[in-house]
Amino acid sequence: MFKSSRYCLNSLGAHLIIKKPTIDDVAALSSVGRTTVSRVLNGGQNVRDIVRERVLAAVKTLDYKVNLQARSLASGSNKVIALIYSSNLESEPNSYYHSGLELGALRACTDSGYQLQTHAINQDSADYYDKILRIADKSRFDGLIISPPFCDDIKLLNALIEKDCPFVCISAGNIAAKSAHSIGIDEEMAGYEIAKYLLRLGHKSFGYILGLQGHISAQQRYSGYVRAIEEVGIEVKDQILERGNFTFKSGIEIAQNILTRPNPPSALIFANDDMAAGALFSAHKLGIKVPQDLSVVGFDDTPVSEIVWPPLTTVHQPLKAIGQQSVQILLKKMSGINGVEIPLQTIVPFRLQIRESTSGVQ
Amino acid sequence: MFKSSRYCLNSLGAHLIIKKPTIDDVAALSSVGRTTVSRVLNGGQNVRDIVRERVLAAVKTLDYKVNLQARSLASGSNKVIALIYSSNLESEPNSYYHSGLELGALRACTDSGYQLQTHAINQDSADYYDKILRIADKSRFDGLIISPPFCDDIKLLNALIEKDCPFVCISAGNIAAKSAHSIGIDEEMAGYEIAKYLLRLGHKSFGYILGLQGHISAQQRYSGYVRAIEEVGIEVKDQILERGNFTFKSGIEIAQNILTRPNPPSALIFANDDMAAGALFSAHKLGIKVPQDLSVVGFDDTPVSEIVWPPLTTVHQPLKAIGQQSVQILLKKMSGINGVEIPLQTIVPFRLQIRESTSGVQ
DNA sequence: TTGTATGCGTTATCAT
DNA sequence: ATGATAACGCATACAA
Repeated sequence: MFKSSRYCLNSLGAHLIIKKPTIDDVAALSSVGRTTVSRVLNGGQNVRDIVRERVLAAVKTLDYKVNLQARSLASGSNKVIALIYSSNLESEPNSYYHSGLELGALRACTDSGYQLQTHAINQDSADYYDKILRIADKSRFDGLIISPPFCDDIKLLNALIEKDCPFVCISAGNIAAKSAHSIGIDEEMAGYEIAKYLLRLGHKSFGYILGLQGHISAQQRYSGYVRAIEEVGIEVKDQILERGNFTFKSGIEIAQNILTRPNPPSALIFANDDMAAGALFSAHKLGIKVPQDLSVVGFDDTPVSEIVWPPLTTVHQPLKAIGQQSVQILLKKMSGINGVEIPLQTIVPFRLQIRESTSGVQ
Repeated sequence: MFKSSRYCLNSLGAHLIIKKPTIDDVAALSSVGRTTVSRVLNGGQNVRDIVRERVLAAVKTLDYKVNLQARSLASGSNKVIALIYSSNLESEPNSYYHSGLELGALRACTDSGYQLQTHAINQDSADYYDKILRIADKSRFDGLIISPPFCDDIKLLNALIEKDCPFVCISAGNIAAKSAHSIGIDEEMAGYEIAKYLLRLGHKSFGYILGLQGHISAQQRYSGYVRAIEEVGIEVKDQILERGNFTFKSGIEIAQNILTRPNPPSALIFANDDMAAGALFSAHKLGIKVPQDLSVVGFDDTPVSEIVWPPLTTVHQPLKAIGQQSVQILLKKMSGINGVEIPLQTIVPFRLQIRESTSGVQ
């Protein structure tokens, strides 16, 4: 850390030292033992009020601040939780998605006196597994929050478990959710609901655009969609199915491709908002009117869905709340001697957010 | 930190210990002194190759990882730099702006073996000054990167200087830039250029929408605009001037207000892309065609400007490069005994990014 | 209620 | 080239 010039008093009296004051300085100034100062600063039990006030006064006049490094070294706890999210450093994929999560987690951390540490990992890099484990080893934190697609890497999860590293998954897929604590919406149901909505509007031909492989939760949305259309007797194999990478750009390209085919579908369902925004873009380029000629829906309800024209119909996912609750679960998990009481899965409600990118088929 | 079960060898032979291996374990296993292990792990000077290999082998078999807490406690350096940015926790204002900065800074940190620590501070909160100073005191980092509007708080900057906390400002305003290291584009010139461009297209009536107060660099863009239009004899006082808060929503409201007045201007200039995107939204709602009936320009060239329809003409600011260079400057500043050689201001080039939201006036 | 002594894991100093 | 030993700043048994 940077050296801070500060005037300290040592036991011999006023003295100039170019250092931050330590707990011993406070102890000396308030004429108590080091332990008492520590007591006052932490729990605060078993200290006479007079003494406490003296210590607090010394803290104030010296402008003393605990050295967190030293504290964690001595106590074995750091008061920091880490959040791992995917990013490829070249683009800002899903920037708003992560912002929501991070903001929520940050708030919960602040409330509990924890720091939040974020790590962006390139999901395309072959060694992301090693990178994450290295972070778990080197960067000292008390608990870990893992978002897709890393939370679906069972091998990674098991390695973390073996290390006794407490973690919680955000939107873990059905496999990971069986063995790890996770929080998220009912993805399958969300996919089902949005398809149902489109069906109610009279749509019969669909294009479904998946996200990056490995994002199991996104895959489950697709399962829900399949269930819904099969329910009304529509053949899944007759519908268009493509895979994007969650970026706006991939949405543009895929939509362009689909919409220039002979008999394009009347509704396009995207695994996230960014790709759906890309479809809107392509529709504009091609002179296709949304929602008159084409209905488009996204997923997540990130700010993007309100920024585009027309505003996007999507599935609202309470990202901030998810981020917030994820640290609460983590904290509980870390403190709990008997981790039995915490449910493995926490399901938060989603909501169909109907805007102007969808309408009945002509 | 979480406790990691691990098998360690102590000097008496194979032994089961529920702890991470320490430097002493490595020393014991490789039959050298603790200091030698430290040497190998760090600089690596003055160690025989045979010994070095033995140590490295021990490190590998024990899966030893340095305890960063202990290292920084002993060395006084943490190898982490912090980035402070504004956020109000309720919305995701300028999310892409910060992502760009963060991604660039992260890359530079990674390259230099540093960690990046980010702190979101609510710029609306009255005590953000105290909050930042508290972060500087408690959270141990070696250097600080400050983005607007905090980098324009001279009082804050001075407090940091007094603490001997090395920092560098992103897009500092002209006042702060005089006394602190900063990096950014020539804001005044950028404002001048975009106004010039609009002028060349034949526009004669403008609406300029400022950002949040306190963002001096954004204010300088306005000065550039003023210079440009005065140059051709257009009266500034006849032009519309409003103030937004950088959010999409404020852009919607302000544009709605301006565009429903009797004689709306033919061109709208916004202090950032998000607000300009809001104007596009309002124009759609009002049935005003962009760019045929109205030209709209933004600032920054964040991904938002490509997502909206029509794509936004804006001023490209190399945010990632700025983030990257900011840590390089900081690192240089921290290492340099004689900080004389680093220029106080680093100006990076901007670029007019012409897209489809602007055209000649009818 | 308060203080003493020891340990946390590493780097730095100074011998050898 | 290598190794004792002393910090680093704090928490925590344990003693008083």
